Amino acid sequence: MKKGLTEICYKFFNNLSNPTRLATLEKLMEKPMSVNELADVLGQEQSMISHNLKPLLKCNFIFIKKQGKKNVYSANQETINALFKAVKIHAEKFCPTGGKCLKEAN
Amino acid sequence: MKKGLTEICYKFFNNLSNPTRLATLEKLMEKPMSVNELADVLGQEQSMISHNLKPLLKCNFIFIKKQGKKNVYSANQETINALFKAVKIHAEKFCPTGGKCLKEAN
DNA sequence: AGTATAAATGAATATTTGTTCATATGAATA
DNA sequence: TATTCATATGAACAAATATTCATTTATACT
Repeated sequence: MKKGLTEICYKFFNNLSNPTRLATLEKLMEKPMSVNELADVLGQEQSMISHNLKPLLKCNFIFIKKQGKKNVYSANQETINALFKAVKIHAEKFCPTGGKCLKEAN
Repeated sequence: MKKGLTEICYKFFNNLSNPTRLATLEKLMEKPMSVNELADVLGQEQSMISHNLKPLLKCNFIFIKKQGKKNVYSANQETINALFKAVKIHAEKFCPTGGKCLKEAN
């Protein structure tokens, strides 16, 4: 791994290391949505969603398409699928039965 | 994606969202090392390395093998390779020329 | 047993990150 | 162009996380 990749990895994982952003991605994997739709469906404030969409957009985890006064966001299916798949495989192989990754307090 | 996976994803990415831990993983991908070797090679304090190895170990991103008074840590090649590969592919496709993921301050 | 080496732990502090609220921008339509 | 809807922004505060330093535990070796 080169210096550049380390740095990319950090920004990458850092970006995904947030419950709101993950929940947002999850929803956008289902279908494209506007900011207010996301806020509604996630039960969060509009400004919070907006703040969190920004970094996702910046790293192209999501895309934006302006439709009238709405901004419709959609997920980068390719990347997000690959990631979730990698996590799932790890969880299955290395965290059997909810394993120590999740059980017991830190 | 189910509730469980969201939670796993969060712990997963959160764990990787740290420069020290990423640098540690990078080194361990090359070869297994003890805590002090890592501290040396990364130019960090022993206690800091130790603190950061803990969460990596907990999620099985690394493994431990006691050898005399040394604790030798090794990387979970399978998981880490899959991850780095996913990041690399994303970077190549979606962050051309260091793209907006890395350029300009946040 | 005593000493040296290796690593882990805990608590204090420093730093980063998230969250909220108020406000600004921008785009459509009357 | 005034109004409304949709979103973005900024700044203040709150919470989570990282880092350091001092200390403890554990293991081997004399």
